[in-house]
Amino acid sequence: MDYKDLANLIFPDAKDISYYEEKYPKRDLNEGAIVTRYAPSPTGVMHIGGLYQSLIAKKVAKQTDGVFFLRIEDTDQKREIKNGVEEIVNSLKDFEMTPDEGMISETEEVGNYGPYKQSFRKEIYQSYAKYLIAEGKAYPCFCTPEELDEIRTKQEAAKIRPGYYGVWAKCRTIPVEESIKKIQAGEKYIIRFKSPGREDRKIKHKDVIKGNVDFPENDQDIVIIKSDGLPTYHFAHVVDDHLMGTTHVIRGDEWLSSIPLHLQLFYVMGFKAPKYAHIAPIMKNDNGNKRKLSKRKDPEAAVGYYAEQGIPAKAVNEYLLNIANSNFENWRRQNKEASIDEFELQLNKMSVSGALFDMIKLLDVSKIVISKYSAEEVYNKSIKWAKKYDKELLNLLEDKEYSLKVLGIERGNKKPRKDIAKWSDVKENIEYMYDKVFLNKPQSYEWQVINNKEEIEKIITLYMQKYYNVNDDKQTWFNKIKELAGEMGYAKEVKEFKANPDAYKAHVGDVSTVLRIALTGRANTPDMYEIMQVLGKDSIQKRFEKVM
RNA sequence: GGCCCGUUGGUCAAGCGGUUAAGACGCCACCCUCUCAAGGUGGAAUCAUGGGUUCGAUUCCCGUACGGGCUACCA
Repeated sequence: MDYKDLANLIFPDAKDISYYEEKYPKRDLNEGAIVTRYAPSPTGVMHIGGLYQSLIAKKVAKQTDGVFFLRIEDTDQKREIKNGVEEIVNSLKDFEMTPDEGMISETEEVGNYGPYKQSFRKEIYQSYAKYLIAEGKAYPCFCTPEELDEIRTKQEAAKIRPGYYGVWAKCRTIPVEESIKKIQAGEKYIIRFKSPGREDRKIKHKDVIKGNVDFPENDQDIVIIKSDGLPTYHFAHVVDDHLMGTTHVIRGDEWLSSIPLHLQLFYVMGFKAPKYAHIAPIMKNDNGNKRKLSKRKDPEAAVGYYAEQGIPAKAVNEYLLNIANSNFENWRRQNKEASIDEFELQLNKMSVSGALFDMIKLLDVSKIVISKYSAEEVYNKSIKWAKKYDKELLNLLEDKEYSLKVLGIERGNKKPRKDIAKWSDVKENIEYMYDKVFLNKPQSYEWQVINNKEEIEKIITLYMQKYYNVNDDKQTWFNKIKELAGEMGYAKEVKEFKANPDAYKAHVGDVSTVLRIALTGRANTPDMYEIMQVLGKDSIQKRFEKVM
């Protein structure tokens, strides 16, 4: 009786690993092409950190004509949620991070290296586990959870390193014959890796992001196949990334300390280890303490939050890229119209420690992104957002032709307006331009420098009778306001007024502010000439009448 | 507790033995033939801390403090 008999007893039907090695050949890619993956567990809503990882992984792959795939790590069925895969797939799609291979819906997938859902790869893992057992590099462990607890308690009491290793690894030394008997007698067991490591030896490793790191060798006989027959993360990672040809494992830095284990696993299995890039998490300032963005406590941790707020996916991507490589900002300034695909992301330029999430900065990025959209794009995206989140806005935008004019104010020129940071800002920004809203609501005009009722009426009346003409161009229009100001005893130039304030009642700016407030109910608006062009004579008249 | 990793303005950060220690967001001021949003100019604000090494440390080494991660039949 030897290891082979044991392996056959445990996994009688498992195929030889050569079957899979042939089924999943080396990828035919150019030299230097990078293969990356995003490998989440379907345990909840998609997290901004996951988006961040995907963005980086996809970018790095695309830059080298490589492959980016999505693998679902559903080996912990207790934590799984319904439609977990759908959530991930849709979120990636929303942010234009659709993978080249992998799951494309709850049940469908594309690509030649699947299945891309780990629960469907059970027999693959078992084949490799069988291979390890046959080689004497893995073994069945009959310890119960209670026994394991007991071991841990003893270790803690003795203040020694906890875990299943050395003399504590009781089942490691059970003779094959005895293991076979126990199994035949129906004893429950799981499969453990027989670690060849020694804790008193160090390994050196170079992480693409973190740089050189030293660790003690792994000496833990970790579980590779659980009692439900599914693999643990560590084993699945090694088998899958080997078979799927991953060249660069890009993942959260909570995995950094698993490096000794993973490298050892690759080595013992005879696989070439991938390069690793451990990404620092996105943090949040919580009363002076830095902590990871948390799905439970922080709404902005869920990617759905950005959709709700109406922050364009493109803006989120650019912000994330900013965190990833700070030189992105400079690049963006020099390449204002370029697609982010043209930016070359460098993993080794990524920060080693986690950045605090900065909503203010995100919104700044977002308003620049939105300022580059055409009126048509703003209209379409606003409508799409409004359909889901704001019926009032949807109603406002009903008249497309008019709305395009409104949204087109100071847009499309060299210095486009930057006052919309998210679609939820749109309503507040344009509401007053619609007669159905403006004329039907009582307005609380907050007059500024000129606030005498008779004076205001005089300005408006005189302007309408003597000066206003729809056909004026901008220069003529403004010259007339100056004349109006002059006629009524106001300075025609602001500078003039500042130089000699006692000679005038106020200045042309104050006069135009009266008109602005009368027309819009606001002291601050975009260019008044453009506003009046969009409103048209009829609306202007009605608005002035409303004031009177 | 043990093992790792980290610490440059309020935030993101460049820097890689000698610098006036970039830039961006935010903030403040001023400018910009009508107010805002912008744009322009300028400003306040940073190398956690103590020891070394060195002619010279933000940069290299050690300690301390603080922060983060791991320490599961979870990923």
